[in-house]
Amino acid sequence: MSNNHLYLVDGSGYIFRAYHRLPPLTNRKGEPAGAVYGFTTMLWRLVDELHTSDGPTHLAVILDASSHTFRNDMYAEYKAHRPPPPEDLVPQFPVIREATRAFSVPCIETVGLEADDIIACYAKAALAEGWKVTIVSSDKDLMQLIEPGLDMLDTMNNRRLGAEYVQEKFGVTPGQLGDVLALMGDAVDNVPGVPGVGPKTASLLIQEHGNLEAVLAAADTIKKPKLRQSLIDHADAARLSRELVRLACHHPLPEPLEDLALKGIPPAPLRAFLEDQGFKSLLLKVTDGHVIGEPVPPPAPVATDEPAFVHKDYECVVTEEALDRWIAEATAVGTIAIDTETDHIDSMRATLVGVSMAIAPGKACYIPIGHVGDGLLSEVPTQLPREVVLDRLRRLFADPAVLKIGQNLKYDLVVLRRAGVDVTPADDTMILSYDLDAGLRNHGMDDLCKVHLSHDTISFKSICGTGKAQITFDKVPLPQATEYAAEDADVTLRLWRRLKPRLAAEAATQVYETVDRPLVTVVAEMERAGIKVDRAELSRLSAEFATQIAVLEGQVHEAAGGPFTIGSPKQLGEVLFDRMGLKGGRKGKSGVYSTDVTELERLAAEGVPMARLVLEWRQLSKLKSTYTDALQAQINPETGRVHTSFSLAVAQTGRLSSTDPNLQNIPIRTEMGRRIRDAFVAEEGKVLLAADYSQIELRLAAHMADVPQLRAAFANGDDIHSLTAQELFGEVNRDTRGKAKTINFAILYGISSFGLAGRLGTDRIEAQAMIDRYFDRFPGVKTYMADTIAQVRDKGYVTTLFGRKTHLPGIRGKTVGERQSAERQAVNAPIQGTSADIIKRAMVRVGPQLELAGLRTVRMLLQVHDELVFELDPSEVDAASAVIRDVMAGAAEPAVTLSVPLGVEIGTGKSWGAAH
DNA sequence: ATTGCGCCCTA
DNA sequence: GTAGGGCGCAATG
Repeated sequence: MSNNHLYLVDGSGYIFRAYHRLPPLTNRKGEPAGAVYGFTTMLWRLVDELHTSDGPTHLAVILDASSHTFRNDMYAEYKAHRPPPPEDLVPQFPVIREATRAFSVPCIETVGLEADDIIACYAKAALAEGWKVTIVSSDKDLMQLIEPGLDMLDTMNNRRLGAEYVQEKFGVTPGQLGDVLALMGDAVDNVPGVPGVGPKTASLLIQEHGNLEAVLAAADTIKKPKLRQSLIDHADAARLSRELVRLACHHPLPEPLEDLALKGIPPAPLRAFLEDQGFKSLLLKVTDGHVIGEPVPPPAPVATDEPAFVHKDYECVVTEEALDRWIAEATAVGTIAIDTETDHIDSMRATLVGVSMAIAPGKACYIPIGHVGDGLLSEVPTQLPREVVLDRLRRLFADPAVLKIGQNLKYDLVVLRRAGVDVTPADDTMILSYDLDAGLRNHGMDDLCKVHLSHDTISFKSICGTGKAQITFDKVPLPQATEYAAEDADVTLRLWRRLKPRLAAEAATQVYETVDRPLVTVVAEMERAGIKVDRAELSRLSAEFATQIAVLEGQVHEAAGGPFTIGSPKQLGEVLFDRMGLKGGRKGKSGVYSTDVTELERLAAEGVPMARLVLEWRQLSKLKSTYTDALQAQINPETGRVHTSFSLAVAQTGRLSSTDPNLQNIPIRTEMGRRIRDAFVAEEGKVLLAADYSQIELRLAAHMADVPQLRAAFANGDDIHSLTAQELFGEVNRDTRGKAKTINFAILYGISSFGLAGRLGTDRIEAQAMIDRYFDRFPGVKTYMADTIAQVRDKGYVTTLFGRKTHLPGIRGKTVGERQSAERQAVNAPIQGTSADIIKRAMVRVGPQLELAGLRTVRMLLQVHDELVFELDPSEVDAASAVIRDVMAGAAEPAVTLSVPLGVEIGTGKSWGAAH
């Protein structure tokens, strides 16, 4: 048995992944070098492991030499539709070879073979000699090669991939993987596979029959008719695919194995390369005298004092002694993570079932208070009385010396507040992640745990089941409940330890501390307050809509010459364009005729009466299903009010969003719609007050782009769209003002001649001319857009006036479309996001200011992006209006002084509609 | 039971 | 052209 260990680096695969994962660095010469830098550090780490116990004794970098290979001779379409590599990656390919040579490491490429095949040839040869082999790649095709003595290394996650990984990911052995890959095909490489068969089905088929030929032989016994036919029809495609994914492993080796031996790295060529690229930090390491590849003391432990997630260290607290012990320890450490378990995902309908608490990584407990038996086998478990636990927690959770950390803490705040428990001071890991990494990922616990802790949390489904069989948490037996709940608190604490220190380092402190962190409590109170809806009125509207819908349905069916499902765009399209023979085109990729408003308006204008009827039907159906029916179902039986849930960490720009129900999209534009808004009413003896920022985003654009004419117009209270019309067209009338308004909005959305043309109904040339004229009259706008796009290209993110970041990884996307979309987002995000920051600051301040003014009846109920809705006693309307107006108008201060005033319009009434 | 699509409501 | 959520339909599992 040899002690040799061959590392084969899949160079091409690596740089593609590095390009998309790493920041867009440029080298000393201003050339793109992100992938080169990533490759260099990766190679450095590998080479540096020479002489370590499992490190490489031999190493080579394998690259693709040419695009035409034996697979093209087999199947001309192979890789035919692969998009060209990104333009700023192409120049980095040759530099990868330079980098490899700088390390004095062999770089192997052979015409007619793909890197994968060369790797396969070397791997087989080395295994035959009794060597160990590591393939540095995470390419699924290469996983076919895994066997005892050979595994793969994913350097991005520093993770070894062996047979268990293949089993986990594909459900089969590495030896069977080629058959699975053949069945599923590969869209990127244009391996056909079998239509209708994806990874799941392919894996199941191979698991059941053992191999591809057995699957094809048994095809006619397969139950699902679609799948059976597809396998029969495409058996040859499957066999061809099998050959395409097979790796060629018997070609002669371009360089003998022994020549791949890894020795110390001569420093001179490496230094020259690093200097040339301007990789200073790496250069320092060389000049410090550290010679790569020489034995080195083991590196400082990467992470941490933290234990793995060992659930047996979690305690289920069922005695007073244990409860007091945990509370004493929690008080002593002063920083704890908490989580509540309930019987409902809606925090306003949820009853507290238990509370978990982590006081150190790995050290957590679960305190059950509301568990019941399953109703059949198990008894109600022994637990501490609810009030005993709540009394003790009430003190701890309000203790100003103990920081409470939660993940999506708003949920817990609402549930606990309803149980009479306040939580302060508090941090929220979801919000921390949002303020640090908006645009990079979602901020749910599962994602954060995976990314930051490389750990998969116990899934709720695995504890409570799914679908019909799902049980509520109060029926989960205590041992499982403890594992799940305590782990959540444990994870939250560990996440906080990683995220919180990044705030200051990444300049996110201001947004977190002054805006989002205090907002959590404010929004929790808004959700708890809810808003009253007039159920009887909604019910009347539902009935009224129902009869009108029925009438319209009859008329539509008559016009169509027979019944069909009007709500089915597919059927409607077929009726209009096939049966009735109207002209119009297929649009969607699914081959369905477009029947949206623009299309139906067009038909109506051309004298098709049915189009108008369908539009009316659509409007009423929408209003009924989405609003009048749905809202009645959302009335909370306990409070008689509707309690939305505001999401604080969903929108990429910093806005809130609203769900269950969404109260940020209640109709207002049409007469019918306004009747729904009128069903939102004040409680008996109170009134609603709606306070809107007037044109806040345009004002912010005028400030941020520094446009003197627009600033002056806002200062004077002039009509902004008329001003724009005057500047662009030299005269103001209905038509020019309308166009100017459209263009003003287009600017906020990151203008494109294509989009503007679509909106204005002109051609692109004319739209572009208007944009040019706009830039000519308002040069600040052009500069703002150019600077913003330059910033996002450079840094990968844009910021609001208050420092909130939106990351836009799409700016380095593969296609021009993706990159242009990111540019528009980059232009819009600072404006939309600054507006979001401002109204959030107002929300945080308004409560205390009202309190200070002695106004005790005012409750904030809703936020709709530029509007706040309050409910209050009529006696306080005047005083409250003044406070609210001042707070909203001054919300940017003192952090930011705007060069335009912020206008606030206030109205009051018995209903939301009347308050506008 | 879940998922993708087309459509439409808001700022 | 920006940012959201939700409905019904139809095709999947």
